[in-house]
Amino acid sequence: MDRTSRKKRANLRDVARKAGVSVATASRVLNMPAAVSAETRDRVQSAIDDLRFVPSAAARAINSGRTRVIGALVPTLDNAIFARFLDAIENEMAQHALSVVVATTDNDPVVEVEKARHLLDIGAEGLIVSGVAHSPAFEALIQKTRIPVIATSCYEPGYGLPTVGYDNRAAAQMALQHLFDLNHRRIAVLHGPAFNNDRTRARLAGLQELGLAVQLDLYEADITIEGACQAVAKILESGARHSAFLCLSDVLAMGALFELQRSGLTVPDDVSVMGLEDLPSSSYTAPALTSVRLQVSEMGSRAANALASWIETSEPPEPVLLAAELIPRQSTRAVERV
Amino acid sequence: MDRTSRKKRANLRDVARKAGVSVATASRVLNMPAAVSAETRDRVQSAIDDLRFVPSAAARAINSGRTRVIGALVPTLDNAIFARFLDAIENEMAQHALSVVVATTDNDPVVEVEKARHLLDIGAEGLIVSGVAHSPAFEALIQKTRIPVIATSCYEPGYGLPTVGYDNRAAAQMALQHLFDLNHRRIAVLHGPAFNNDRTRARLAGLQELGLAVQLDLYEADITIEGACQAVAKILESGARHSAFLCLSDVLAMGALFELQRSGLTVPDDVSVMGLEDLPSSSYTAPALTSVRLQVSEMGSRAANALASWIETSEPPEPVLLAAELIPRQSTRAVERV
DNA sequence: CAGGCCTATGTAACTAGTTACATTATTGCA
DNA sequence: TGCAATAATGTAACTAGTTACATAGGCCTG
Repeated sequence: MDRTSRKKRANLRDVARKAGVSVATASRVLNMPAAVSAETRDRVQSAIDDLRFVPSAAARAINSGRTRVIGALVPTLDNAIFARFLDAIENEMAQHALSVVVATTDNDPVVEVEKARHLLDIGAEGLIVSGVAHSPAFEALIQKTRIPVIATSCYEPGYGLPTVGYDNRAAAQMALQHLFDLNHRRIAVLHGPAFNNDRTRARLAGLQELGLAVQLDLYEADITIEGACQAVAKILESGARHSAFLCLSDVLAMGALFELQRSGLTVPDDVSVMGLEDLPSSSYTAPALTSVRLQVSEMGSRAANALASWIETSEPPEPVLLAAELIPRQSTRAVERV
Repeated sequence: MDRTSRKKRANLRDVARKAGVSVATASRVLNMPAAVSAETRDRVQSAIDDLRFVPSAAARAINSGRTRVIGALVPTLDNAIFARFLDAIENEMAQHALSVVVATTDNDPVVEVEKARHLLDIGAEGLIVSGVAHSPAFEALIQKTRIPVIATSCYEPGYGLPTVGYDNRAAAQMALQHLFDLNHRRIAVLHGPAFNNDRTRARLAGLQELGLAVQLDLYEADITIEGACQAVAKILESGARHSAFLCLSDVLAMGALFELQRSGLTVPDDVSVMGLEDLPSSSYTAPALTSVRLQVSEMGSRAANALASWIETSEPPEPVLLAAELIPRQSTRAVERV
């Protein structure tokens, strides 16, 4: 049993020995090749190739004190919005030579702490999380470790962590105002689980705070097309009649669109459907979905940028407010004033 | 400037000094607390708390030789199929106490090698990739480093890497056969970019190999709802008429559904639409989408499992073939035999 | 009361790199 | 020709943990 087969992986000392140089010289070939003579460099390089040497990131990390890894805690990936968000984060972080470890929390604060703890264990230099409602254990963890954390999907300048996101209240109000302006006075509000989700709660609060003379019937559904379909089916079954469905997420709106059409209703002639988020696919549904655009990819890049800069400079970044914009399309229309 | 503020982070030696014990004892408190007396343990624990000590994962990795990190190279996250796939991988890997670093390749083999190299640099113990078509540089990289790599989304027992996936040829054939059985003889085949994508090519090859007496018109589109809408709009504009659209991805089918409906056609009365993949939302579209079910989440867990076992046992796992199943729904119907 | 054994702890050598400093050899210029 | 500057390389001490082995003390038993 020779040494190559006994050891899993060659290290710098093996390389140095094989090349007949010191570890320092071998290290220089990797990090400052100009400081090594061409002849020696070639010899070391051959040894590296022969031994299939790949430097250990752990050993490097131990020296630099940096892992160049950040963690992204998202509720789920099974929703286009978070997938796009993560996609943007990954792309932006690659620019900063940082790797992204994903962890899904399923909107469970207990899972969130566990995964956060794990991310810190593996040396994450910073975290990106959703929302500002977290378990005390989570708050304690980031307090204790002083790790940079960016809270996303909302804008709360007063919050302990820098936020990168939009004003959920205002976005929801923008949507409701649009339906109000179209004379809708009895509206079914389809929203995701409000428990453990401050973004949803903020959107709902925004609707109430607007104080319009409208009847709002709230219905909770899983934020999936399936969830929306089931909820809408139940609403229709119950006999409750609304001139419009305000869905606090585009995924819900898409499901609503499907279910309403399946039940024989025409959108927007019989009922208007309004989304919130504006996914790229929303402009292509039949009919195209009226929505309020939230800049999710932008949010991902900005959050990634903010976190990267916090890590580099040790200065917490300023909160970022992303604009929401009404995108009127064909799924909403005015009804006769009563 | 006292030492606490000078040093970013306390290490085990700081803890040991503060607690008045040796590093070994401090280390034991972390790893085998039973071996330390209650009194000493408390003293060390206090020091840990006071100094906000968090053990360095890098230092641990250097000792164990394990980073417990694996890399997932996916073409994109901006598609429900890969997001679900990654979700399953992340969940399964968490069971094995492994972290998942995501990297998106955008279907670009050059980006793929770069990201793969980066994943190896950061110490990934294994990779999960899509498909079996990779750049020579990528092949060389995994050859050279001998890192465990699982290829997914296809089943190729003869391939150099273990594959976990389905038979793309057969799946496509199953879809085509269904349309053939419904007497469709002129079919528009909507597929994603075939360049650099062996899964798409396998599906297309499968259609040809079936050798049915059907006219197949191939159209390439971006695998997004938008891409499908644009492609279908162009097809309709061109005047070409088909009794069915065979979409080699459910996302494309959904887009086709939207665009056909927007153009005034009724599915399935005027034209049948068939998908391939069967996303959860596909059973909720209006009309519900006929598709061939590929077990994407299952594929994620199986691939994760296979990789984890390869890493644990050093034995490459056997390839896994996942069954594809025809799911007939309302978007397809028979036409009169010509 | 000594020998054996267990418990609790310390010493120091590992893991795989980086890097400050020292040393040696070579070249350049006066 | 001699001295200084520069280039190339080596030595060894770091980074932050783990762990084999050594040791000290206490307790029990013959």
